[in-house]
Amino acid sequence: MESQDLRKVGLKVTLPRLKVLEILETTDHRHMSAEDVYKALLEMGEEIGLATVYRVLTQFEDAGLVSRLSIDGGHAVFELEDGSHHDHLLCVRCNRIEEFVDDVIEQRQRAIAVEKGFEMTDHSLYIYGICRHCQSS
Amino acid sequence: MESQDLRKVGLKVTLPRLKVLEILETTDHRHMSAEDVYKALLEMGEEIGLATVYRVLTQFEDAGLVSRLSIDGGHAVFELEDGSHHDHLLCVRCNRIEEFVDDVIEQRQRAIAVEKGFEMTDHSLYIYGICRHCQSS
DNA sequence: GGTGTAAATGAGAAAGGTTTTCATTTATAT
DNA sequence: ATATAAATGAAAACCTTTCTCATTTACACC
Ligand SMILES: [Mn+2]
Ligand SMILES: [Mn+2]
Ligand SMILES: [Zn+2]
Ligand SMILES: [Zn+2]
Repeated sequence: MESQDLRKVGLKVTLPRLKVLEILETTDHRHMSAEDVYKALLEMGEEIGLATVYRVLTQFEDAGLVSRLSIDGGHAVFELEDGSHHDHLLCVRCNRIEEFVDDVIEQRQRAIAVEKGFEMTDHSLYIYGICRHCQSS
Repeated sequence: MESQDLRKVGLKVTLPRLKVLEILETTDHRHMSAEDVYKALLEMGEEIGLATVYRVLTQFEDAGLVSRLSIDGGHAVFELEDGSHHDHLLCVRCNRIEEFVDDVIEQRQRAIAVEKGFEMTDHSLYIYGICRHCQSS
């Protein structure tokens, strides 16, 4: 019952919010742009404005339900937050996104912040390349 | 004599190009947005259009004279290319930018790409935090 | 030093993703 | 059922960056 998820984070239960959540939970593209979500809603027969999709995604982000990737010079993509931090590999040919976790990198980042006198609040790491699938074509 | 630098990379020697180069070489803000460069030119008395600044910076980037950072969801910043790769720490309070090099991270990134079957072409890493200066205030 | 031609420039329009505005509709507390 | 604060849709605005196109300029050649 997602209604409770929404109430828990102080958001009223509305159709746009439920539907956006549903899209994110049932898609097989874990990483979606606002436009992707908007189109998926249309295909589902829900006429929800793009501005609302942006608003809802941003609220979900603030609420910690969703996280946002800001990809190099383009549009943002969103994914359901699963509580576990990870970083991303992006295929520059087909835009495929893969995920990884590397504790060595995570630890080095913290060490660098300390060295430089920074109180680290966040980091972003993207590895760009050509995916296996695109190499053979 | 910067004229030679320009000719060397196949660019005609023009006033906008010389002046943009001069700004980048003499500023004490190593990392500047196109707007920053534009304003610096104005203060210098040079009326060079913003579109030209963007064009010139992009050409310099293509020529390898300058590199571009694409910071999280905002405007790009440029810096003179010095031949050595480095990554960045960004202060979320004052926007200060510091640089670092970490061979362990560089190597782990390559290893991850291999593991995932990616032919790595590039990567981007930003550590966000509160700088020393901003912590005490 | 002139001349021709391709390249560069400036001004403004356009692009593309995202946010804001504001009138209308809706959720929810009472 | 009612009141009220919040949410929505549609369109306009925003912001950075790129493009268009008329005009100017750099530079190869005579
Ligand atoms: Mn992810
Ligand atoms: Mn730098
Ligand atoms: Zn691919
Ligand atoms: Zn700071």
